[in-house]
Amino acid sequence: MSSVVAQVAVSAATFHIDKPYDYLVPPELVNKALSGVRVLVPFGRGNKMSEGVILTLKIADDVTKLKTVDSLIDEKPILSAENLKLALWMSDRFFCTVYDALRSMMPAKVSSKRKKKEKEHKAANADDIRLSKEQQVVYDELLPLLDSNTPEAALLYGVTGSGKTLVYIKLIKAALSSDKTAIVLVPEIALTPQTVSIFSSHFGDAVAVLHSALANGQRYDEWKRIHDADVRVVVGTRSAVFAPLTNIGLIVIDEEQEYTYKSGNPPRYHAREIAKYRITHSSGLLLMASATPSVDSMYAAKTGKYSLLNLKNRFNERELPPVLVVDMKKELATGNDSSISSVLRDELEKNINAGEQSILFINRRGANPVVACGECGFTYKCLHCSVSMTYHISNKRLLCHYCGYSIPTPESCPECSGKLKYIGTGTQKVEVELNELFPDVKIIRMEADTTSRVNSHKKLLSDFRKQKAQILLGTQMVTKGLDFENVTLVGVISADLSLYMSDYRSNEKTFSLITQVVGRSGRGEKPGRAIIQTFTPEHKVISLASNQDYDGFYESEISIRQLLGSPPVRDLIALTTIGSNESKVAASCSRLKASLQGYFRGDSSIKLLGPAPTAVSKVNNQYRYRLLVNCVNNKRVREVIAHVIKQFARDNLNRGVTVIADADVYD
DNA sequence: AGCACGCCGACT
DNA sequence: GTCGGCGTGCTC
Repeated sequence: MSSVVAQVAVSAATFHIDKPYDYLVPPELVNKALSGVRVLVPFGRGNKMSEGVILTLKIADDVTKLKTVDSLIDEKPILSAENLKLALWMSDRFFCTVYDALRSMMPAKVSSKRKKKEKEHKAANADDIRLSKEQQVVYDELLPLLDSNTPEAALLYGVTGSGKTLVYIKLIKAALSSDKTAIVLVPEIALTPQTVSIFSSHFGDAVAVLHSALANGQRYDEWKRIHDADVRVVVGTRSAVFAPLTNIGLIVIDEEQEYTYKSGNPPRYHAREIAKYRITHSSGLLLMASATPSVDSMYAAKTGKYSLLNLKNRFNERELPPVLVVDMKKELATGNDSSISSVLRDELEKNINAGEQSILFINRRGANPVVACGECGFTYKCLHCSVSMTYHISNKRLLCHYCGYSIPTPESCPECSGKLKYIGTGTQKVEVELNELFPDVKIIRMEADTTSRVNSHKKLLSDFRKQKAQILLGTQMVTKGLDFENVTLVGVISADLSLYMSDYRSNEKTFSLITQVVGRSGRGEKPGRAIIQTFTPEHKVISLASNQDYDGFYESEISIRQLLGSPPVRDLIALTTIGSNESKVAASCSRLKASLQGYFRGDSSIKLLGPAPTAVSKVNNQYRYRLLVNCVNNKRVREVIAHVIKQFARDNLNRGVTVIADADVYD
């Protein structure tokens, strides 16, 4: 007696036991239990219901040992054969379960049932796009790549304000006219709604927008429109790379160097890798674009893997703002120990008097990152994390930026009753200093905790646009894509913060951060300028960034990476052990290393670095130790690593310790 | 990971 | 006797 059996990717399965599990399909479900349909199945000793996805179906004779599919979640398959294939590839490439990979391709569960708001259908502009000569040259080079029948990848290196977006739009139009579809990935939508409105204005309701701030219902509706082929262009953040479009002709990755394209939780993929996979399977064009391309992408372009195109001129021939580097050691020597140099103070004053606006950037929220006793040296550390607590002025509390633990600020040192010192500078301290310098000037401060709700930072930005404040002060979020005509001065309070991290990408991060901040200045009619404050003005990255010398930066950086064998020259796969018992976590990490050494013995091309505690070794009472595998990331290496971490999970000595493998860590 | 089974010590 | 602590092995 033969029966229908479904092979299911089960959500409750962890990486080391992940495989297709066989379930009997009851006769009444046989018609609808198709591959790509989500199911509920009993799993484990307790037969707890777990979600799963049917991968394949088969006929089997002996089904006596099998459990039975409980129920179907979907009426129709929500995942295509291509999705399933991609998920299998991802599980191999990114050390995740097949279900983890599939989850990133699924719509949210609920439909919003909201009445579809009729968008005013702006007829796709027949007044057509007029490209500059330079843009036209780039477009003419890209068009054949778009039309070719082989997959292509290109890097568009275009300075800030060179009009990359116009080139995308024209390419999308070309793709649509040959019956293909397009995806545009952007790093962050909430802060740059103008990006989306540009695409909507050109493509009307043929555009779907996907990003993390969407409510489940809205997300589902957008997913459905894409799935049903009601839209042919998708604009969205990282996970939009999975948008269920068919016949993709073009994927654009805007600001391709942004770290938001790398997922920090399973599946730990980089959107660029998924884009490459999809483009390869649909023979389209992958276009990555940036004013400061990632070293990874520029290396690929220089070694012939990507076509390289340049946009060197800013729109309207406007020049990049001049950059002045201020040596804070000298400021200190003249008796100024505040976070605002005399140069920056004078320039701010000029701007205030001229009715022009300024943006100040400091990569640290709160007031002071360290509170210490001036007498015995005691510092406040988080109870649960290995970091010092930051003083926040608004509620006069010390806050851990990793786990959120907070305590009221004590009057004096708990150890010796000595006087407490507030050390270091965050946004709130800068705000206080600005208020002292310019008591009548309105300042807007933007950072993660004052702007937790999307609408509140929208409101702050619109206030700034309406010139209700003269100075916008903030963290990372004031550096990305903001476009205010009246801003003629930007200041980087401390360029040093991101430079001295134990991360091979810290130079790259610093360079692109400074370049982006500088790019916020002088976007309107009036010329702009930028001021970078640093204690190490002689640092090569600082001087390259202040000269806006990307080519110089790339050459210097790639030679360092060559020397150290860092990516993109070679690959780095991070294996992190995590658990609540530090010595067990450390011992497990060492065992992991020993095990890998066994498999890689005789292969001198693979180097194992560590184990060492991670930069922040304890977060939420969980300790982390890391082992780095410096290698060429190929199938064999990944197979060995997957095998070793599966074996690791089965070993009782490692109980209470989990291991995470990440093929391209960003922290 | 999450869960049940089972083997041992402590208690009504 | 039997309740519950955690060590152990399995997941269609």
